[in-house]
Amino acid sequence: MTIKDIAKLAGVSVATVSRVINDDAGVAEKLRNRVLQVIKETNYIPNTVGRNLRKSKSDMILVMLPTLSNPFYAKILKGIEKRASEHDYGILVSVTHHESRIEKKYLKMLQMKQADGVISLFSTLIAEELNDLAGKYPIVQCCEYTEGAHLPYVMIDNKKAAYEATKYFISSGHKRIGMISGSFYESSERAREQGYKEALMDSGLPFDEGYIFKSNYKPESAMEMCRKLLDMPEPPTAVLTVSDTLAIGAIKYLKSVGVEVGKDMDVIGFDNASITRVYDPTISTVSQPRYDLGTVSVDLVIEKINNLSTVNKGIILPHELILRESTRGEA
Amino acid sequence: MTIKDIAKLAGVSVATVSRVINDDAGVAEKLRNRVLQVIKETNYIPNTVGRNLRKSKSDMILVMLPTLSNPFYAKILKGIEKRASEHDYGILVSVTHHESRIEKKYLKMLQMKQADGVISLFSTLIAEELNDLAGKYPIVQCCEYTEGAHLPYVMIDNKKAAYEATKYFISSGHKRIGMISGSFYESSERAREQGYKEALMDSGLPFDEGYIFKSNYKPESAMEMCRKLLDMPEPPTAVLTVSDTLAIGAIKYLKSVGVEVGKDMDVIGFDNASITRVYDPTISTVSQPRYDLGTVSVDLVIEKINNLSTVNKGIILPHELILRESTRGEA
DNA sequence: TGAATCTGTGAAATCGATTACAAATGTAAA
DNA sequence: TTTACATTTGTAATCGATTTCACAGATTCA
Repeated sequence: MTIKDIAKLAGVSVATVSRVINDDAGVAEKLRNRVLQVIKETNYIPNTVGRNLRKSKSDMILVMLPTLSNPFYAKILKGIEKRASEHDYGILVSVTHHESRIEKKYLKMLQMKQADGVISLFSTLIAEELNDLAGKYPIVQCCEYTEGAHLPYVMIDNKKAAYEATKYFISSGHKRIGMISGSFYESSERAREQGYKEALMDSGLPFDEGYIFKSNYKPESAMEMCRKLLDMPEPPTAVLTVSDTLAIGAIKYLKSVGVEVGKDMDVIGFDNASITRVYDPTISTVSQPRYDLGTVSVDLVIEKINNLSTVNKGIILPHELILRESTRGEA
Repeated sequence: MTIKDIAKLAGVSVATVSRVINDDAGVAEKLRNRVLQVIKETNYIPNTVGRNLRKSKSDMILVMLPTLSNPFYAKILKGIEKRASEHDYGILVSVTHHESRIEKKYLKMLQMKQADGVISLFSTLIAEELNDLAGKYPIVQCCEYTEGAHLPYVMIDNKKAAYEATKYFISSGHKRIGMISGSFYESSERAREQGYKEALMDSGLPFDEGYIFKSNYKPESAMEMCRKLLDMPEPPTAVLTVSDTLAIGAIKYLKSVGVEVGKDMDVIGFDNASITRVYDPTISTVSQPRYDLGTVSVDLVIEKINNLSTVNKGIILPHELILRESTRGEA
């Protein structure tokens, strides 16, 4: 069933059918109704591929996730979908597994006009590659930012968030604070390490690089790093981790060696994963406004779709430090 | 940069360029090289939309997930991607949020030839709708099966898995066993409830519908259900849950009222989520062969893509009961 | 009434590829 | 040197839509 068939059945030209489909003004009421009638009877749906080819547009936004194992992205996606559908855009999801080869493959969809824009939750590309692409296509970054890339982005102030978390540790009496970071999500990890560092220094506490351990994002790895922290000559009494999964690993280890979390040792994670509310102890964490991160990303990418040369906005959304059992509270 | 430009630059016809691109035999070595040279110099990539329109094929498989909040699907997707790329198929992911309106929207991609086949991790459609679609397009189900639908599927034997878990409880001395199920994933939930029931009956223990509680999949809801179980006149001494998240909720509640899990009360979950290895206590669970579920799904859908009228295979993969601290062990 | 303007419609070009078919060339056999 | 046949190549149709442009008929204005 193609537009030709409809035209034939309705006794009009394909142009008229197309006009009816696209709500073009200037089709006589009588003909319009006849066509609509035929469309209804035949359950005709215009072919997307044909349309996209002709229009060089797909009304689709591609969302690029680094992984599917992190439920963190679920709510962001909901925000994205909501706002996108308000603007009559559809969503497709692709998963890069942190591989630039895969990321590049999906980005070709832009060139092919299979997607009008991209929301990237994490990019493996270098700034130069991103800048090249962003000059030609609408790409925005969400949650992570690539240093030196000039694209719109939306995220929280990671440095400030880590600063506040660290300050909180300090205000409740901690003098030695460790950090479990990573080396996957460059931009946020660096910013959080920086916030941690500045909080220590602003409080007149010594900053020692050796108190930062890099893990992969597996809890087992955090357990290992936590062991190393405890094995130091002067072990810390509090640990900031760049993700809740890492916080869980750290806590797991601490419990296994009889250290009471929230008393002997405090832990703060990142992202407010749902498990933080049910782990034992419940876990203090920095919450990101996930839904809003999603909706704002869409606003940004649509702005770029409509006019590629608009200035690249960088938007910072507010975070929140949520305190639970894994921190002891003010001293 | 289109095929026409390449043809012009190489001084040949578009047909020849197309032949070179598609590795057709019967292009003289000299011309072929000339064309390849131009293609390399210009970084030309054939336009997917044009090609898809002409070929009525996309070499894409659509993976439909019910949600992004369950990391369970991550490894399945990896299996899917691996096997698909071996067969030169690409993958697109869509998220239905358990809404049939959204699911139907994405299924239109089949009609539009934007995807050659679908792997559905969970369908909200009724058997009749699925049968209609499956008559026209390659659709396979993975992990969940819709009763009455005649499509290929791959999953574990959910009934048997629950049967074995329940039998394990019984063999370690439990006489009253509760279950926390749900009402989202009809087919697996029903099968697991049935397995639970049969295990009780085969062991001469009374089966009481009242020992099965339906939760949504939030841990908080499992806490509530667990409270109800404990409040029963004759509370169970073991609980089987249809997901690890629910197991966590149950355990959380048990700990909060001072019941020692793995001693006073045993718990088994489903899916072997990574958190089960780090929760306190670690959680016994039924593991599904996620990677293989993915690869086999692809095999099935490609078989259907190549020949829609092949018989609909149903494939059962082996599961495994993994015992950890949340179960006390043999009596 | 005739010219000017508006409306509504359809024919045909177009998007970027593939492919059926025809035509041109080359090669081998008679 | 033909003829027959295989090998290469190109022309044009095609996939399913949108859109430009021309034209016919209706309407307005002088």
